[in-house]
Amino acid sequence: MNIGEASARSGVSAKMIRYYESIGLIEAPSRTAAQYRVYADDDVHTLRFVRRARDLGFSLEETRELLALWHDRSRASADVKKLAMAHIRDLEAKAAELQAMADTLRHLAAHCHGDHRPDCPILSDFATQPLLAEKA
Amino acid sequence: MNIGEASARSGVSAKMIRYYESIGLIEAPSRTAAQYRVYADDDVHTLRFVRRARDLGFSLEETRELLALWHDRSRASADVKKLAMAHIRDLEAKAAELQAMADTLRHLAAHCHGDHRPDCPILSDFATQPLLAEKA
DNA sequence: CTTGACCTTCCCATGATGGGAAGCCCCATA
DNA sequence: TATGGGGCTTCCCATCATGGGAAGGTCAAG
Repeated sequence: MNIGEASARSGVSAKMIRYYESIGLIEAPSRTAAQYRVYADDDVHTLRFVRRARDLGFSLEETRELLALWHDRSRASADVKKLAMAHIRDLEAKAAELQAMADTLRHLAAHCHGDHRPDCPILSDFATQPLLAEKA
Repeated sequence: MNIGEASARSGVSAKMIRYYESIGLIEAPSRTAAQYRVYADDDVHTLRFVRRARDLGFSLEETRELLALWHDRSRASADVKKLAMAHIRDLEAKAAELQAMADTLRHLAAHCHGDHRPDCPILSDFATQPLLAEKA
């Protein structure tokens, strides 16, 4: 099948399929005489794997590791779980960070009348708050 | 004061201060004969405002709007609150999305033995799950 | 006067993705 | 058989916010 069909079947855009190939995330498929890429069902399988990993927030480099683990039948499930757990911690840390920002803003907004008057503690806070701790 | 001191006092890197100037987020300061940028206390005040907005997850374009609101003494606090509330919704939606990813992974990981054996439902799921709904 | 810290501009890189141009290929229909 | 339209190819550019680093000018202390 051509790249268009592989894209439709895997949910990965043709643009991204070519990109993943260019960075060596997936293997280069064979080509027709006219240089058209030709994919097999197995390739769609792999693309879906990548798509799923991306949907779950893994970076392309992490996805690369997952693919390697997937192809390595001798690796222990502990290796996979370790990577997954580390990623879960990352995701939850980021979620908590966003929620903390929202909480801070919500707190400020609670003290803003939100009427026709110009006074608003949200902006005054922005202008005067001491710096937050530097990000690591 | 020079850009280095303005940077130290505001918590915004010199690199970013120049960038913010280049995109018109902040005004171009006056210069010495040697083309060194010269900042006043008020500029540091503005930079801190920007820093705080960024820390709270506002994009540079949103920060631009906030700066305009800050400088506009005739605007109603409702305008500010409206922007803030919209941003809070964005932040909470993103936080929830990340948490949902983490939950999904945690669920998968719970069924992975995590021992020396190779079987791991995490990766098998990746390879076989139907596509998630397309993102908006 | 030298040295070192600071400033200037300019270009490049990141991560993941999309947009679009120019040009070739393939198939169906008139 | 010719033509048209859609799909394929490569290549370059844009996004968002930030940092790295080179090459060169400047300033202040010793």
